[in-house]
Amino acid sequence: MSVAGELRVLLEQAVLEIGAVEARFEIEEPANPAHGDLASNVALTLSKALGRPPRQIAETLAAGMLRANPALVTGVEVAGPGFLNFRISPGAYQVELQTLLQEGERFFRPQLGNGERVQVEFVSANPTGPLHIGNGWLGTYGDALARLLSFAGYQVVREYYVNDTGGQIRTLGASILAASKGEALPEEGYKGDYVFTLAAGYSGPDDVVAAGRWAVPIILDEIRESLESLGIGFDSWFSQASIEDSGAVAEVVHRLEESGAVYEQDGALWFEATRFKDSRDRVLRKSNGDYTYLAGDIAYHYNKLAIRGFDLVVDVFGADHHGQVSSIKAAMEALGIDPARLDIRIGQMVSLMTDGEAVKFSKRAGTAVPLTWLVDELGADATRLLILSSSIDRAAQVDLARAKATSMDNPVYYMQYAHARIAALFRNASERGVSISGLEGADLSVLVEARELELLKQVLRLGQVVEMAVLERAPHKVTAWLMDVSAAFHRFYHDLSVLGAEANVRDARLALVRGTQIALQTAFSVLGVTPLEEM
RNA sequence: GCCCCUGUAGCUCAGCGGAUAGAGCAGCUGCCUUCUAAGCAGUAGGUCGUAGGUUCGAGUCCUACCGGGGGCGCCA
Repeated sequence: MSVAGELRVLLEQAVLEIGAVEARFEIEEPANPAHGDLASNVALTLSKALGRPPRQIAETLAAGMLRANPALVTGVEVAGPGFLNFRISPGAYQVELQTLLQEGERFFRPQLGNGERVQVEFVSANPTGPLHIGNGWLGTYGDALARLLSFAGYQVVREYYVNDTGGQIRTLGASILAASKGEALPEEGYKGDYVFTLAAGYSGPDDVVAAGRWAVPIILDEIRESLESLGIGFDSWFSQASIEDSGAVAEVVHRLEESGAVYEQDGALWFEATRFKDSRDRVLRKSNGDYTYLAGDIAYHYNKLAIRGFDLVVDVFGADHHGQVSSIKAAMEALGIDPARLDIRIGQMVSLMTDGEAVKFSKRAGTAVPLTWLVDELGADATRLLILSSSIDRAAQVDLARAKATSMDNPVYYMQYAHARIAALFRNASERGVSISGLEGADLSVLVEARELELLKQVLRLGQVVEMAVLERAPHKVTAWLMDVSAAFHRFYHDLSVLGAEANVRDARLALVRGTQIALQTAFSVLGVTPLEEM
């Protein structure tokens, strides 16, 4: 059990002893070291129920806590409005390090998934042109999220929904045909250079659908390649055409009809989505007999949740697809599927600055900055860490010139440098004939320096950070931890010699460094970043 | 007009309802005969958009307003 977990048990007992039945409280690591190793607000939350001032409750609790477990708690003080600040015995942290060294990466694994089957759908960009930076942004997010879920014990399937049918494919075909005949491209057509490249290779019939369908696999190959260059891979590429051809759309519409949530008007078939908290009703089948995109999307989600039966489906959409959310959720509810099983994450748009001027993404105008450009400039790992340092809720602003110019000063290298220094330490240890096997047996009780304990506590936090990152679907929290732990490591490395220390201290420090290495590698791994052995 | 996201240091961004709001970059000052100075230490820089409210306690929650982004098709 973690140090905070043990403390919680003690506190709960202490609370019972003073006659409070149920207490909800937090145990946290104070930002200010003067406030101890761990702190709790328990007295503040109990104040109202007990009708006593918080500081008085805190005093009573503190007295009990000191006697409870001297091996864990070495000091308690009441501070501020009634906080309990605890001094924790270094031994408690040393024991945890021992466990970490024995268990390895598993030490940090949150038991959340329990083998539940989760599908993460992301990117799913229309196969009508090369990916742009926005796709890479949410693609990296989705990929990291999939890795996190998998690490946390979920059985994860990553899927790309291929929109290989409908109007955009016709538009693509029309653009290719026009280009191949040397005609002006359609007003609403695709206009990038790739259209002309495709046109030069097209020798099929003079038919927009044929030309569009011909181009899809070619473009998909390119998409797959640029995703792979960023370390993003999929288990499944699910074709929209396949679901239409299978009759699944008609079937799911029929199910909605049976549920009574459907009506006809103006020759079209409508889904009464307002009954399920959507802002307006939605057309399922147009008056010309074609199904709408929404009908297909409902069938697709029905396929995921009911046919394939994933326990949980996570969709990663861009903000421009936000409008779909309430409709799909409404449809799932109408079909008797618990909407909580569908977790839709909306990533805000990424805007791009060049020379201080905003560049607008538009695939159709052919002005989009290709994803491959960014990856070529920065490299996959730096690109991923750049993306994974901020929340997707915020519309990120990337200055292309700056991202490139500061690449050598990038925070990325701060984290990588910590890992590289550790690798160098172990290389040097071997060269000097210092054994680095059996570190888990080292006597860790000599780890008492402030720098050592600071680093150790930071390392041990990873499990809780990963858990929060999974629950909040927020991989960037892991990146923030990487910055923190790297800082703690650099300070430790700067102030204390590892290989130059007395043998027993040296071995204990090597054990700490090994623990740090495992933690760093675990974090890099869930982010899909390759740690550097040297720089 | 309605819905979603957002406003924190010069810039890019962190910040589970807690104590003195942080990091990187940019600025200034120190530190390499010592395991990698892509590092460390110090310094400077803030009305957390504005105004109310809830709370023992609000950057964090609620309401209104202001600014920025996105969405409101028988397109996909």
